[in-house]
Amino acid sequence: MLSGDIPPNQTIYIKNLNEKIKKEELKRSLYCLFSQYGKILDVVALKTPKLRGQAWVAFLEVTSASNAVRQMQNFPFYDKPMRIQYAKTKSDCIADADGSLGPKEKKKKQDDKAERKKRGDEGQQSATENGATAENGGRTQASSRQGNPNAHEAAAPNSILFIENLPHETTSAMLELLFKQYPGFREVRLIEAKPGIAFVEFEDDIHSSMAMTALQGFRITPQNSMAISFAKK
DNA sequence: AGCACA
Repeated sequence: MLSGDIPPNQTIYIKNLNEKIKKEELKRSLYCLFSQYGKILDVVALKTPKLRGQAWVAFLEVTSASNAVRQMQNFPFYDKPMRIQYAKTKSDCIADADGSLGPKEKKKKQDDKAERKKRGDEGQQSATENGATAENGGRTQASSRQGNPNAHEAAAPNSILFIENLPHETTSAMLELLFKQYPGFREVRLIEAKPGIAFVEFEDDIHSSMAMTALQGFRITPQNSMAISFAKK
């Protein structure tokens, strides 16, 4: 609702991106940044005059997109606040993943004037696509499982990460070794009174997000896989 | 500001 009048979509549309960032880096960073909200099927970014500064991130789940739209709204990314909405149409990768249209119909986009006469007067094919999307029922299936055993709401981004399920023998040197390989690393803080948890601080939320994604579930021992979330503010 | 699938 607040995101314009665009109905929920499993793909988000991001604008006001820093246009100086190279396409490949931009896509990788977006992938890292947004995969905390769920599985990503595709990231699309083009540098054409019409499309620079914008990107699409297609999620497997609509709820991932919803969390991303809310939580990452105005997130400072390469020094510019991201403006996020739901995409207006379904991504190709989603259309042929859930088979809502044949994998062949995507070739022609511009030059489908020939197709026009075949369709006759019907200019409503996007309404059909929206109908298929709308049968997900808006946002009714809130917290099922999306590969993440933590069923709680996505926490707001924070430069400080909260690490759980560490073996009690963990030292800060061990954790530092693990986390300092990611850019923006600042420091590790163990809680002496509470073995098994730690805080790891990064330069900002972008870098902490990327480290979180990279090390999420990392098996520090065979029986301890790290659970990483943003620290509460 | 700008909604594509290089």
